[in-house]
Amino acid sequence: MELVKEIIRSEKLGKSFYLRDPLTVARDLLGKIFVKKEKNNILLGRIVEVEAYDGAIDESAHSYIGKTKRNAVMFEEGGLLYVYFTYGVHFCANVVTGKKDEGTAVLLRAFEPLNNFELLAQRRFGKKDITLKEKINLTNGPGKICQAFGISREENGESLLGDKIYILDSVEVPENKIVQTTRIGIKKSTELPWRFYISDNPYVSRK
DNA sequence: ATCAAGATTACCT
DNA sequence: GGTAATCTTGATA
Repeated sequence: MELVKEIIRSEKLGKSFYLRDPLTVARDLLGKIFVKKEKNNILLGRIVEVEAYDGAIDESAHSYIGKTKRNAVMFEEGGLLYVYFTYGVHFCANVVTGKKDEGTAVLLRAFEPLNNFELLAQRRFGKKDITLKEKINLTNGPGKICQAFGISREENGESLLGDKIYILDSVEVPENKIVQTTRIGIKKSTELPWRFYISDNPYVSRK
């Protein structure tokens, strides 16, 4: 696993990365490596699709209604993971951005998985051996990411500057490979072009 | 106490 | 393309 060894040598993104506005953080998160350390495994995923949310002007952001028990983590200073439960079925993970009380975050929508494929497959489909089609289906959506990477309630509020979950720097994605469009699955503020993805990546949920 | 809606997914025609 | 699944939250009474 030369690739994995090389990746692990990269530097962890520091606090200043997350303190910026959500649009900038969203775009810059593309290509970075999401890391989740577990007891016996270290799971790696390249971030290939994200969406920015900003409670100040964005009616679809959870933080738009103000601070509540559910969205409180979104109002913390940038650099935390905000995890919420939705549709009675799925968890979704966000990176909190900006200063305290801004209520801004970036939804992680799709990863390209880089290792531990059998573990991811077990969690998603209950089996180790999967078809090529199922492989693409491992992490090509926000709920799928959380199921495959084992992210749920307990990870809500987790610091990305700690040892358990963090994001590694990586080579910059060239501007001509980045697509910016409107967001998916929302009913309000649908005109805002706050979704970003890597154009040629097969794990992008929808193009 | 009740209720509607939800930053989704899987499965159906 | 349509829709059921499934449950938590926030709003209203």
